[in-house]
Amino acid sequence: MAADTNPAQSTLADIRATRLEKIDQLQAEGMNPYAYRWESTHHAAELQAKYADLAPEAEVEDSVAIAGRIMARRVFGKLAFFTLQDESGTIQLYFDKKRVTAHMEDRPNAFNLLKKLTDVGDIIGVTGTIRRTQKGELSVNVSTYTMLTKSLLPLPDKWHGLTDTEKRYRQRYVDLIVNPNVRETFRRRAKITAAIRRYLDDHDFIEIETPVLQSEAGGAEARPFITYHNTLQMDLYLRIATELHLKRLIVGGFEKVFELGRIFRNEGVSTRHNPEFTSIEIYQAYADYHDMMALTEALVTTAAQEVLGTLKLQYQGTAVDLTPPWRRVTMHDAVREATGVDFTAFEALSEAIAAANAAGIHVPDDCASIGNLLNEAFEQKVEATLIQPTFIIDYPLEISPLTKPHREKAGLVERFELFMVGRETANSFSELTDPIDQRQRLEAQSAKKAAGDVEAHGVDEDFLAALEYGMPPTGGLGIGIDRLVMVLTDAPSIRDVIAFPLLKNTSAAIASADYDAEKKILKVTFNQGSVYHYNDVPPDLYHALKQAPSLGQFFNAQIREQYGCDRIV
RNA sequence: GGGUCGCUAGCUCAAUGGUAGAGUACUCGGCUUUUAACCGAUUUGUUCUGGGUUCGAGUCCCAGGCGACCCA
Repeated sequence: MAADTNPAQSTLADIRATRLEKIDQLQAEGMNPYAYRWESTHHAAELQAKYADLAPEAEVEDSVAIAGRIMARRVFGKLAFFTLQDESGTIQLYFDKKRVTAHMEDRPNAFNLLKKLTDVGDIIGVTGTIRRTQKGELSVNVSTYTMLTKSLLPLPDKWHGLTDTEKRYRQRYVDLIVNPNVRETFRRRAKITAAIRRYLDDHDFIEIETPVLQSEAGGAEARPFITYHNTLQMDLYLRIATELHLKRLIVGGFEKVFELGRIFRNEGVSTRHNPEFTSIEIYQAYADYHDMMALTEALVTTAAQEVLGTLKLQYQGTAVDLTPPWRRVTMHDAVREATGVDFTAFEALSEAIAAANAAGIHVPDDCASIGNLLNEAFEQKVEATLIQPTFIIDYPLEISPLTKPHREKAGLVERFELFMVGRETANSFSELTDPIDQRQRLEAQSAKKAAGDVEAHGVDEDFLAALEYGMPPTGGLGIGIDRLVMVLTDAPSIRDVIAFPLLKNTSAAIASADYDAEKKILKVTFNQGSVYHYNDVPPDLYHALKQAPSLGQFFNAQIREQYGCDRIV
């Protein structure tokens, strides 16, 4: 069907069909709608900077080549203006029919093809010279153009863009095309991690990659993802921390190691949590947690200077000053300041609970110790108030199983956490190096696991063996990269700094359900093609399913969770 | 897990329980200085899904899905 006999079109399917038709026409003209290569001389932002002082209607004969996506078209009879966007920014393309025709000699209808066969969203390359138009817009005065990639799907509204959060996350590529600030966020994220790595490299730290798949999850209290290795026939856990392996490297003789990488925790999703997130853990032999405080200040300020050029920033309307040194407060003092309760004064847990209740602190039913209650009080009454960067130091031993006892304060450990904008952003200790003490603490954890705590883990015997060979005194530091990036990019949600955040699948609709009465197997075929067998489903339930007004809802409510299943296809 | 809000054309959004609309995009026509180009014309729907109430449901009720925010 030729374009001029097409009926009026506007549904998505029609738009796509029209563009497929344009692909045929491009090919008929000998133009490849999916080109192989293009060589540019500049990016848009470079040209904007280089010719910033060019006067309106002035033209220079410098020839340039540039490529990008067509974001807007303003087409006249013998003249056309396109807005071209590349990674760096945008520049206007000025197409004059006479000029294009003169330069593309082998294609006398080049200008008409441009008008007919290009759309907003297409990726093209052009050559030409630089001029500023009468209206003052810096432009490439195009000599030749080349279709590089034909786009089939329409972009969101040119003015309102894409605002639907769900679509922005599910189709981040569209978000990136139309929302330049989103591109900027991820550019900054890359600069932050690069700056951190550069700093560490400059200070003789080396990055060593440790296993993601582990036979025992450890190094933190968190619920792990479990997977299965078929040929080895073993359960494996996705790591919840890099701690225990990096410490093995310290035992092995490396003195400064780190790993910046992905951590997986089988937990909920919120503005501050994604089930996979990025941390950096750093270990330095012969150092303690005071050294780690200095390192934390150095890393965060280096990253901030890199992306912001300043240590004074705004986060969601609140001023934050990263100028070191940052405030250092013990957890006891912080809680005393906020609640008036001095948790160092108690001998018995019952006294502490009474005081906590009187101070309006919610006491959890399973509160096991004064230290736990102190931490509870901190989380409830202090954490959210710590807007400026603050080191909370000297934690209770019972919530810090990998940390060396405090050299002066009984019952406490040498640990700090960094808080900014009301959130935990880093965690650090003088690492526990005593293998006997470490064994006792891990066995206590293991007992909690046996008692049903899904966030506790078994004893990592190999890690203990490593400690028995002897680990030098060591300072360790972990920083939540996503949360740091949030602060430095003014992002309200962790999803704004993760390119492809985890979202729930829209559940697949059921295409059909069959029943094997003899084996009591319900065979369910879903629309996306997968087939599951649900075992031991009673016949009555199948009949009820068949008669239910909604197959899917009955299935979800009565069968999906209640019966075991095998995936067949 | 609980609460609040949202889901309507590709996108951004309207629509007292009474004919599903606008802008933009798309298609066609016009135009040599536009930049949210302009002018004219045509067209665009599983109103998230399934039930229910009703003469009649985008709207009311029930259940479910997905998302956002808050709380635990």
